[in-house]
Amino acid sequence: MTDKQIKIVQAAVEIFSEKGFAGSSTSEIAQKAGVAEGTIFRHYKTKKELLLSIVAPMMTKLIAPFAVKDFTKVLEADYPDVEQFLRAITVNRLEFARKHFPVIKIFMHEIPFHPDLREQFKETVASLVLEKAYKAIRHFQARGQLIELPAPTTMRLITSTIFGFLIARFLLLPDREWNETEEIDRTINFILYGLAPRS
Amino acid sequence: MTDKQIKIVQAAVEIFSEKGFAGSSTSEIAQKAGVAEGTIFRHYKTKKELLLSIVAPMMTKLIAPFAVKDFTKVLEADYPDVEQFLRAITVNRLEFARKHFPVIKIFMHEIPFHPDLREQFKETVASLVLEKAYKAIRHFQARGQLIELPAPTTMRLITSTIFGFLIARFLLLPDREWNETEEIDRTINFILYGLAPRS
Amino acid sequence: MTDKQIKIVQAAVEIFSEKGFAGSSTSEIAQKAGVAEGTIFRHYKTKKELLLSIVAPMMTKLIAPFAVKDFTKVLEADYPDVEQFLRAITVNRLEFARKHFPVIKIFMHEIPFHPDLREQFKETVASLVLEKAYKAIRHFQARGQLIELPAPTTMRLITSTIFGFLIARFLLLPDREWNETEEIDRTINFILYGLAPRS
Amino acid sequence: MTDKQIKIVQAAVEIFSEKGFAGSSTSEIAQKAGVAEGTIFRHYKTKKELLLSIVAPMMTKLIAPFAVKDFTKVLEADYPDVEQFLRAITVNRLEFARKHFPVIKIFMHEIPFHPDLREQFKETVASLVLEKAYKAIRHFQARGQLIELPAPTTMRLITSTIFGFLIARFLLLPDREWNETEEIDRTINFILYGLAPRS
DNA sequence: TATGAATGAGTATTCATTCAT
DNA sequence: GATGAATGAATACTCATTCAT
Repeated sequence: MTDKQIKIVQAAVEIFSEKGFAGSSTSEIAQKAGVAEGTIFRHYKTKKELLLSIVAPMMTKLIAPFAVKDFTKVLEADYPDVEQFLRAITVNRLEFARKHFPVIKIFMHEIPFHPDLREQFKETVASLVLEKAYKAIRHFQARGQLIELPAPTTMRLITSTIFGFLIARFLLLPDREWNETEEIDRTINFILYGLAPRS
Repeated sequence: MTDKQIKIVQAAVEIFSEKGFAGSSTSEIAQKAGVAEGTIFRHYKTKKELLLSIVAPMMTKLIAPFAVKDFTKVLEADYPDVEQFLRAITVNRLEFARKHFPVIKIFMHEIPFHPDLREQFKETVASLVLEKAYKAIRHFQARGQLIELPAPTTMRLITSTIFGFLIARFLLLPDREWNETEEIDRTINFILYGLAPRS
Repeated sequence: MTDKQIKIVQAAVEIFSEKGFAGSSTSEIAQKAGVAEGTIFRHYKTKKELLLSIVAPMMTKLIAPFAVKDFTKVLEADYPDVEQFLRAITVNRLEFARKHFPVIKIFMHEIPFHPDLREQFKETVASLVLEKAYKAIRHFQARGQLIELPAPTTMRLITSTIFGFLIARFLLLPDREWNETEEIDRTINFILYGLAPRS
Repeated sequence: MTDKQIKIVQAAVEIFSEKGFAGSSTSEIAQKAGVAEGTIFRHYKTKKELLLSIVAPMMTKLIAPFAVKDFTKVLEADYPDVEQFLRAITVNRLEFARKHFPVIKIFMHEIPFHPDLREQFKETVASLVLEKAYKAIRHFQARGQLIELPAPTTMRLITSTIFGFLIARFLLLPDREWNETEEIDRTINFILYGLAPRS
C-alpha cells in the first residue's frame, strides 16, 4: 500500500461514514485525500471496489475471536462460567467497536443495499460465528448455567443486549460521560439474570 | 392528497427502502408511480422534501402510544404490573413495525445523514417518549417490580431487547417461520427476570 | 422529432463524418447543435444509439430500389437491355450518394467496428440486394447480353466499377470539375464491353 | 528497434486495426505488448506518432514497384502487352495486401481524419504513382492496346477493378474459398475487354 | 532503458430541477 | 394539475502523458 493509497482509504472511510456510500463522490474523496481523482481509480477499479476494500477486511477481523480451531477446549479452559465468557466477548467487542467504529458504521449502512456484501457476510461471518456461538450456548446450558431456550432465541437476546450497549455507547450518545465498567456490569448482569435457569 | 400524489409516495417508499435515499433517482420514482417527472416537483419542492413527507408523519405515529395526557393515570389504571405493560408495548410496536416496516427502514437509514431529521427526532420523539418512559420505569421501580438501576440504563436494556426482537423478526429473518407469541413470551420473560429486583 | 432533435442529428452527422464516431465527443455535438449535453441523452440513450439512429434509416433507403415485389417483371418491363439497367442504377445511386454523402461516409467508416451494425447490414441489405442483383445478372446472361461468369464475380466487377466512380467523384476528387454524363457513359461502356459475351 | 519496441508495434497494429485509432487506448496496447504504459511513450512521443510510425513506412512500400528510375525502359523491356503489365501489378499488389492487410486497413481508415497523413500521401504516393501510371497508360494507348480515354478515367477504371478485387478478397469475404488465379484471370480480362480499343 | 504510480483534463452519462405548453 | 422537453452541474470513470525511481 503506497502512501497515497492509505490516504485514499482514510478519506473514503471518513466520507463514506459521514454521507453514506451513494451520497459520497469520488471527487470529494480525492480532494480530502489530496490526490488526483484518477489516482483513486488506479488503485480501485470502481467506487464499489473501494468500498469493499474497506469493509471486507473488517468482516474478517470481526469474526477473529471465534476463529479458533478447538473452540470447545477454549471454552473449558478459559471460561469456567457464563459470566466470564460474556464479559470477555463484551469487552473484546467493545474495544473492536471503539477502534473500527466508522468502518462498522459504513458496513451496517451499506449491507442492505449490496447483495454481494450481504452474501459474503452470510457465508463467512454468520455461519462461522453462529456455529461457535450456538456451541457455547449449549455448552453453558449443559452445565446448568443458562436456561433451556432454543439456541437462536438465546443468541438473539444476548446479541440484542450487547449490540444495544455498543449502539448506545458509540452511536446514540457518544458524547455522554460513560462509566463503562459499571454499565458493562449492569449489562452482563441483565443477561445473566434474564437467562438464569428458573429455580 | 390526489391520486397521483399517493402513487408517488408509494413508489418513493418502495424505492427509497430498496436503494436508500441517495441511491434512488426521482426519474425512477416517477416511472414506478406512473407520473411525469415534473409531477413530483409540483407536489414536493425537492427530493428531500419528498423524503420528509414520508418520514415525518411516521415519527408522529411512532410516539402515539406515549402521547396521552395523563400518563400516570393510564399506568395505574391499565397496567397493574410491568409484565402487562411490557407486553402491551411490545405487541403494539410489533404491529406498528409490521405495518410501517419500509418507512421505518428508510427512517433508520437516513437519520444519520440528515441533521435536520435527527434534530426533529430528538425534539419531538426522544424528549416526549423518554420522559414518559422514565416515568413508567420509576413508577414500577417504586412498586418494587423493577430493580433500582438508573432509568436510562433500564431504558437501554429494555429497548435493546425489544428492538432486537423486531430487527430479527422483520429485517434479519423475515422469511423464517416465527412462533410470535412464544418468542414474545420469552423476550418479555428475559426482560422481567433480567430486571427483577435481586432478592 | 422536435426542433432540437433535428439539430442534434445534423450536428452529429457533421461531426461524426469529420472525426469519426470514436473521435467525436457528445459535448462537441451538443455545442454545435446549440443544446445542452443532457438534451442529447434525453433523445438517445447512448452515443451509439445516436449513431444508429443516423445510420440505420440510411440502410433502408440504400436498398429501396431493390425492394420491389415483382423484380423480374420490372426487369422485363423497364429494362430491355443491360445498358439501360446499369445506367438506371448508376444514375440512381449517384443521386443517392450526392444526397446522403456524409451519412454514407459515416456508415462505411463505422461498419468494421460495430458488429451489430455489420450484422444488421448483412441481414437486411446484403441478402435482399444480392438476391435481386443475382437475379438480374442471370436474367441478362440468359438473354446473351452478359458473359457467362459466376454471378458473384460479375456482381463484384460491376459493383467495383460503380463504387469506384462514386468514391472518385465524392471522396477523392469532389472539387474537380466533373463532366458527369460523359464519365457515366465511359464507366458503363467499360462494364458493358468488359462483360460482353466473347464472340 | 528493441524487442519491446517490436512488440509495441505489433500490438498497436492489431488493436488499431480492430478498434480504430481513436477507439484504441495506449494502456490496452501496452498490456497486449506486455510492456509498461510508460514504455510506449519512451519510444513514441505521442499516440499519434505511434500511428505514423506504423503507417508511414507502409506508404513507401506501397509505391515501391513504381519507384524505378527509368520506368519507360522497364515497360518496354518487361511488359510486351497490357495484359502482362496488369497481371504483374495485380499479383504484386495482391501479395502486398496479403502481407500488410492490417496496416493497410488502419491506413485507409485513418486517412480521412488526419490531414497530415493525407498530405503526406498526396505528396509522396499520389504524385509519383500517378505520374508513372499515366505514363504506362499512354504507353499502351500509343501501342493501340488501350482505348483512347483520358488517362485519369482509364486509371480510375483499372484501379476500381483491382481494388474491388482486393477488398472483396480480404475485407468482405476473407473466409470464402477463393480460386485466386481464376478470379485474377477474370478480373484482368474484364479490364482488358473493357478498355480494348473499340474495333 | 523500463517501469508504473500519478496526474488532470476529458469522457459518456445521470441527476434534480425548471418551465413553457 | 400535469406533462415532458430542456437544462447544466455533477457523476463515475478513462485517457494520454509525465516523471521519479
